[in-house]
Amino acid sequence: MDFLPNMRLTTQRQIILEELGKVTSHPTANEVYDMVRKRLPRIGLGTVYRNLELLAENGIILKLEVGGTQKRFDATIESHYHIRCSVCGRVDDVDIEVQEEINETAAKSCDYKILGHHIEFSGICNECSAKETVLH
Amino acid sequence: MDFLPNMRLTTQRQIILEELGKVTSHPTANEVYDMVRKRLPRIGLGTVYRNLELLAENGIILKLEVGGTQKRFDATIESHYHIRCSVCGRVDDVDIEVQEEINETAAKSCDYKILGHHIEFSGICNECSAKETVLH
DNA sequence: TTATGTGCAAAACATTTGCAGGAGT
DNA sequence: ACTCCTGCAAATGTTTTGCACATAA
Repeated sequence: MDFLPNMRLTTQRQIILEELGKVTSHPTANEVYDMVRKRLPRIGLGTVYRNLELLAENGIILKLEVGGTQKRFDATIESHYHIRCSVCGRVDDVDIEVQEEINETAAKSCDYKILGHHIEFSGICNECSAKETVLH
Repeated sequence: MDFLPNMRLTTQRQIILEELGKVTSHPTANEVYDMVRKRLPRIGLGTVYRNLELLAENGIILKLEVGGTQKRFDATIESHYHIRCSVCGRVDDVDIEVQEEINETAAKSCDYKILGHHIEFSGICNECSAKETVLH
């Protein structure tokens, strides 16, 4: 665990990182808070937000700006795509090849200096499909 | 302007739609509120939110779930991609060909019933690039 | 020792909602 | 008339922040 300068290795920071690493879901700040609180009952929600933000800024974790009302966090920083269930809001990875070339295509079509891209698929997850089938 | 059943053509709804159609930016609910308020000073912010939501549900406008803290709205409903400036947050269209085929590619890699996808590029817009150049 | 981090609570935002009165059809 | 819609204000949900104390380096 090599942290960057100006980032101390505190118990809170360490446990947030450990808990985030344990799950393959893409938890919201509040879900991380719930996970961490089982081990550190007195941790504050503000501390969780501050640390997730700081870890994301330093490229140690990924902050997902996907649809829905809450941001989500991911211990995997390698570039990959996501899918969000339109019914329950859960987010999963989509392991298809990253389309590096579309950055250049986009560069020709707009006046921005392109930094990157993200693809967000939308769909209905297995559980929600099953529930719908039962109901109708 | 053909509205769907159960949607009355109110002055508020009409003007929201007109103002949204005038701009090529992708305004937030609050920006729409400011635009509309010049013509309807007594309109409530809640009415703007309710109407944008309703118009989006009926496929008359597009609700953009892009990064950042606020949702944005777009009078153009044809499928297209967006780019967001990492510095100022503005959102512009990216007119490249829509990649229909990646939906099938994604379908093979995950257990969802795929409904669609959206690509969000990130970059630095012209104005912000210019400002950075001046500053350094 | 000292800058950085923490817990707590309040503040700041964005968005939604309840309700009584108003307006479209 | 009979719904649906509006303005207003209050409520909700998420994230940020101020501050006094604690702690890693």
